[in-house]
Amino acid sequence: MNQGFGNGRELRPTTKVLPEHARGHNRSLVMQTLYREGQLSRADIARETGLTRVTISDLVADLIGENLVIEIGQREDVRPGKPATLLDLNRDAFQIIGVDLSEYATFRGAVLDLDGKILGRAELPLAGSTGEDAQAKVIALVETLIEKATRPILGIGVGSPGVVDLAGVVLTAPNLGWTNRSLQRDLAVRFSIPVVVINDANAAALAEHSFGGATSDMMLVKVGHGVGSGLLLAGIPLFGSRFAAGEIGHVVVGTDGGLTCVCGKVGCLETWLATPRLDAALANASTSEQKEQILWAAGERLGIALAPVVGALDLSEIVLSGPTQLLDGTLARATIETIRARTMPEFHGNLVLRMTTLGEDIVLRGAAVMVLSGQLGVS
Amino acid sequence: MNQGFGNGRELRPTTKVLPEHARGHNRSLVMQTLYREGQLSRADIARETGLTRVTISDLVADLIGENLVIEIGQREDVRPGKPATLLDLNRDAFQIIGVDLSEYATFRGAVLDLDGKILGRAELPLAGSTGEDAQAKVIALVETLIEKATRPILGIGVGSPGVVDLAGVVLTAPNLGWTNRSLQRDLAVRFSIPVVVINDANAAALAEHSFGGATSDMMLVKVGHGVGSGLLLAGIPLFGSRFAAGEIGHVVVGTDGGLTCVCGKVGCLETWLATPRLDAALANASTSEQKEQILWAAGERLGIALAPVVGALDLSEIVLSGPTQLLDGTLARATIETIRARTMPEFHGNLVLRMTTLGEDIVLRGAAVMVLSGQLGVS
DNA sequence: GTTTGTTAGTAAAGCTTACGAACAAACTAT
DNA sequence: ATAGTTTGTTCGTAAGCTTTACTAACAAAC
Repeated sequence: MNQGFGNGRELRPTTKVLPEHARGHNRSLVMQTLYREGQLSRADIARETGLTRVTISDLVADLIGENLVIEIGQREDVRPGKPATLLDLNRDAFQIIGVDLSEYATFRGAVLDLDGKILGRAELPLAGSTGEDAQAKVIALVETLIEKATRPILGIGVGSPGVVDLAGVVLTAPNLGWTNRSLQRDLAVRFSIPVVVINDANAAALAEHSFGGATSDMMLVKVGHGVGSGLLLAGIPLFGSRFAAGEIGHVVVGTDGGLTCVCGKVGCLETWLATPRLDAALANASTSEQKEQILWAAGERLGIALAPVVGALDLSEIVLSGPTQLLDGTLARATIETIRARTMPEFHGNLVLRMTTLGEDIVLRGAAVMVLSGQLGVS
Repeated sequence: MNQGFGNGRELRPTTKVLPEHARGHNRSLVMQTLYREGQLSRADIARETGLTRVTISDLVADLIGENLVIEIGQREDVRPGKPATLLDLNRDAFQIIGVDLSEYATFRGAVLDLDGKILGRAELPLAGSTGEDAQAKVIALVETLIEKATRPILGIGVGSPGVVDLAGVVLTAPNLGWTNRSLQRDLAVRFSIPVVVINDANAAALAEHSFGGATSDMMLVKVGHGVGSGLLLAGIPLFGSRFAAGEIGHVVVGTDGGLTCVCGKVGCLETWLATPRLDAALANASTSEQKEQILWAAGERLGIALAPVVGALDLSEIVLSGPTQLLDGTLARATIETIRARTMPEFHGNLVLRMTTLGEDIVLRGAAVMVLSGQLGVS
């Protein structure tokens, strides 16, 4: 008699569920299955999902009617029985626009296909714009991208720095001078296309999960002009009580002082790790030994800050995103060694720490994942 | 076209959903509504849930048939229209057995009603038992409790120390000498009643949420012979990648050394905070000023460990459970002040830190919540 | 070439679930 | 008395999935 959907971990039913919702869920389940496994027959999908062949045929008929799924011929194997008609998502029928607002001086965007592959790019220098001006640049960038698209657009995904609520309102984004800016709604009105706006680090975490092979209990640490993070717990992005989950840049780390931060506190994680600080420190170092020490210290600080988080959340993976020449190497090594030294090996001995495999496109692609999951229930 | 149930935050549909599952969900929704708001008419429930009166009548008929809901007479107000027939959960029809295995020397249990009120108690000294012997004592305790029950038993909930998986297998519980012990299954077989086994700190977090008025993004820190914690994020308990979420006792805290822990590391949270250590330190202190210093230092360490967690998770509340005379006062004050000093006031300025209001029964009652939620979808 | 058995996909019928329309019962207000 | 309001039920309908039974299309064995 266990109730609730999803993974059964949610304790309280919150809203009614009608048969049509169940239908939508099963519909997404079909697309999800096709998205992940590629070419399958109706019978394959039935076996995979547990639904009957009849129901799958019915759902697939709907999806074919909407041009979301196509038949791609018969399976060519030697086997008794009627040959299977292979299906796939109509991966070439729609395109997605992804936008990354998290870089310090540039807005970047891309046109992606349903597999998250980047088909075209555009960027726009921010040139110090803030407030309404900055939003106008987002709109201009999207317009450029829409022109580059060669298929109908499934939706627009935007990864924004700062604190973003579930409705895509940017509550605060200091660098852009935004407060309570309803970017998602504004863009949706402007372009009449579904829009999703999400925090940049959360987008990155989703991208790493969907495209980078990350596990379901993962933290993505994004190092740049500031330091932020995105969390995926049991496969679900964490937003936090005030949508500020992942904001670890201004957590004080260690009990031995440090530099004064722009926020006024002493020894914030950013004072050790943010790229301007790190670059400055490295520029002042004369020997390569000193440079190594600086990188080690930075990684150690990150490890000190993350150890309690790893312990509390039982993470299985930490992924770093940011300048490879700074992060990948001594710094990453110091981080994982510090975490190992400060947590229980029984639980966290096989914690993995690695660089992202998605490079600079991580936020773009995460924004695309949000569109996919929002519009198709697929990711 | 957004898919998925629950809060819409899960991204991937994982299993099929049939109409009967939707029915079960709505059924739980009705019970949930009655559980929280008490006496309501069918029409009230319909308004509350968004389902129609017809559907509610149908669901309620089922629930009355199962003796889970009863009619308790007509509403006595002066109003136009046909008088409403009030309903309520049949709170007196079933009882729950809750068991707390987390105390160092004693297994405690209770018979509870559906509101979580304790109707009777029993306990059994552990007397150093481990392994199979310890499990035999759990069974003996449950037998005693079943005899005390005066109504059919809805289920048995057990809060166990250690690492417990989703199937109620105690993967490791050092104090009890348990590894991979399938306690939930064993008890279910022995008593032929639904059983739920869950980690003690997770149970405590659930209890605090259901009965203690805690918010939905909360950490419960349980201080006793060891130090553990339970996390509720967006109202969902966090289990972690290896079911070890919340295990913060052996996270090293600070960068200035400390005492050596039984685990071999130096400066684990437990070396500052576990009650044996604290009591010993306090016994060695001569002046009350020294004692205050010790308590302050302990609280400060807890704050140092929690600050990154608060930042990463954007928690709104931290609840302490354990010996009031140690925790409530200087220690708690030091903790919250330390967290405040080490995180961003914009986000965490209104973080609340408080003692539990549920006292020593917190685990028992949390175990009961698991039974309620598992059997009725209510909590 | 025929028979046997398997697999894919469809069609029809039936069950469950929720809904809307309509209504009776029971009450208040005028 | 009459009109209006609210509750809860009955009846018929639409949606969604299942079961059952079918056709189509093939391989293997004779």
